[in-house]
Amino acid sequence: MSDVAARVGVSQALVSLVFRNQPGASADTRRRVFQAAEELGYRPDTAAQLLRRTRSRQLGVLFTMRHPFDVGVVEALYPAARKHGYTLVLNAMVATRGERQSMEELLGLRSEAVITIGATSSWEHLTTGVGRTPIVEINPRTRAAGVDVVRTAERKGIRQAVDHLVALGHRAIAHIDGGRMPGATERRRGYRAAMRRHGLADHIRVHPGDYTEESGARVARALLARAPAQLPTAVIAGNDRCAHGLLGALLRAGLRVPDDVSIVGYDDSQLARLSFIDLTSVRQEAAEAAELAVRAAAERLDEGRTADRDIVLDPTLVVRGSTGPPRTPSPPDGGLLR
Amino acid sequence: MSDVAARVGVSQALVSLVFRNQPGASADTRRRVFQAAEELGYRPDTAAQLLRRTRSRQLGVLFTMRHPFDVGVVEALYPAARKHGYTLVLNAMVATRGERQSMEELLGLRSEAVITIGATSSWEHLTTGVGRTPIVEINPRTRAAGVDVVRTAERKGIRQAVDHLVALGHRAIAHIDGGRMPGATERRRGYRAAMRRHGLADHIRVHPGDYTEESGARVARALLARAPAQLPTAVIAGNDRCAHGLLGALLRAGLRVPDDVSIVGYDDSQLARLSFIDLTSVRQEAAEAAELAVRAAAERLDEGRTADRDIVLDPTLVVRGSTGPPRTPSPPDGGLLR
DNA sequence: ATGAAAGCGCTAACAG
DNA sequence: CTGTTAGCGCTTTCAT
Repeated sequence: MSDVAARVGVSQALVSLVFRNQPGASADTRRRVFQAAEELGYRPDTAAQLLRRTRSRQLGVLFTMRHPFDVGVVEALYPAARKHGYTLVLNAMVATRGERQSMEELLGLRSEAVITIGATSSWEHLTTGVGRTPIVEINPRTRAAGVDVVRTAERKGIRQAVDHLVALGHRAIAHIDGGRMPGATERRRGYRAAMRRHGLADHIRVHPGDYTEESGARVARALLARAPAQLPTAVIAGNDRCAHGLLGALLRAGLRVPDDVSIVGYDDSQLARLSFIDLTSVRQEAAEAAELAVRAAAERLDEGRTADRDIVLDPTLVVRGSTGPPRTPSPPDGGLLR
Repeated sequence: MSDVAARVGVSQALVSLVFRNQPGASADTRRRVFQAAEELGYRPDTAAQLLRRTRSRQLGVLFTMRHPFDVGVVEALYPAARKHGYTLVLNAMVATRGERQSMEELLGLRSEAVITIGATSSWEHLTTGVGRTPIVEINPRTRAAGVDVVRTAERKGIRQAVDHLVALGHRAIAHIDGGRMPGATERRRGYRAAMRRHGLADHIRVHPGDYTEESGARVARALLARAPAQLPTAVIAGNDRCAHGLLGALLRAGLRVPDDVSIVGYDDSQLARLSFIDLTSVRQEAAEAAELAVRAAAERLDEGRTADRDIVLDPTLVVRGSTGPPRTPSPPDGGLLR
């Protein structure tokens, strides 16, 4: 940068102003600075900026690349951060490193706040007391104090799925849960509650799963081993990947979807939208979650908020081709009167 | 850090030594430094280290999260970098930002070299002349001068697929290509060459695609519109995602795989391994590619290599359940003699 | 084995 | 509008 200043014949400070788009430099100087920078191939040094600036205006992001929803969030985070005047530092959680270490790296790089996506750990010591690093968790596996949370109203999402299936005439509606994965407990509870609400408590069936395709396929095989009359007429999977496995295994076995079994997923991922999968699914807006997470961080950093926020997003059911009326519809509630 | 030094009653320089595991501090001092750091909650400041160190020992990584292979590479890059004494800085390529800008950010953070995964751009100006930033491209879309490339022997991979299918008795083997995506041209050529080698030039059929599920599904629908006798008995898709789309659409239409059509994918991604997909696929080792890319960077940075390297990995065919003999096997080459 | 001092490339606060 | 000055937190070099 001093090279640029020398070339133009001005002070370093002025060049700095120009590069930060701050007022206080004449149009002509700006032009000449940019030109000199171009000629010299100058590029601002982030490390030095980071060191000297009072604020880094950097947000750390801790993410995994294994879940489709997460990918969407990361992508949406870039524009959201820019909008609030922040920059992103990514760090992947991979099995060989641990969330702890990833977090350390982000903090070492002066992240003013950290946004985690579907993380497991709790970060008490980071958030304790004043001046500690704010954490915003998107769809965390567990709830924690001292952090902001952005999550979906899982129960509401599942309820919509159940309502939709019941309206189609289904009664034997099963659920494959997500074990200890983010949101799974809520989804399971939502399923149970919604079933009871429709007077279908006797039809409640929860199959253990873990959000993977294989867990869906496993349940499919278990169901296929039963007598056809014992099959549920609809299944709500814990997420789209699980629904995908269920669907794939059922189709392979010669069943028709939705004729024999209706299937609902969760996430409305790209998978659900594929023409040959065409899955009815509960949609969580990745872009919205990203925007709200950045805003939550910005509130703490720029507006001095200190109270925890629990931000709950409303999901919506996207109806596609994997759900339809059951082949032998259960009589509607008034059926006995006929 | 000066706080730690003060607390222990030594100089800052000594604390620095301790944290870098450099020799020159007594065991007792080390212990006390670590303890004081712990008590004060001290964490080294990466920005300052970056600024002051002669070498950053950081490798930039430019990646996308949309292709399964890429995800595997990123994960494998962490241990590979550590092994060579480097640290990673990630930057996602997302539609809203452009590869250029991502690259700028990585360089601003003092990346000594940049590893790109499946990128489109060419980076001449970065690599021109001495002292410029080395670039290592993994599976680049286009070849460029001045950069190291790590790629798979695509033609060899496709050839193995064709050989496998021919050995099973297939003759009408079609290919769905990947348009302008990384490796697609080579795969297409490999298909043509292998078909000719088996005297099946007349059976060459290339369907345009783009590595997405939908392109596979589209081809499936086009094929289904034909008379059954006109169907190829086997299809080699450009990658696993495309194969997945093809498979899904064919199954939905009531065809059996591999009885009616055999399918081969490319990448051996997680998708291919799913029990209900069970796709024969050409495997590229993500871990190996990651390791070789880091090594290529290290060679330039630590050993002063200046000549370009073109590193070609041998793929292997993983045979699974999506390929089998054709229903009405073509007569083997000697068939006319019967 | 330890300390003193210089400075990485930049920004902030102030002065002109 | 422009220049001067003083560090940010660390590593490096040289001295002790």
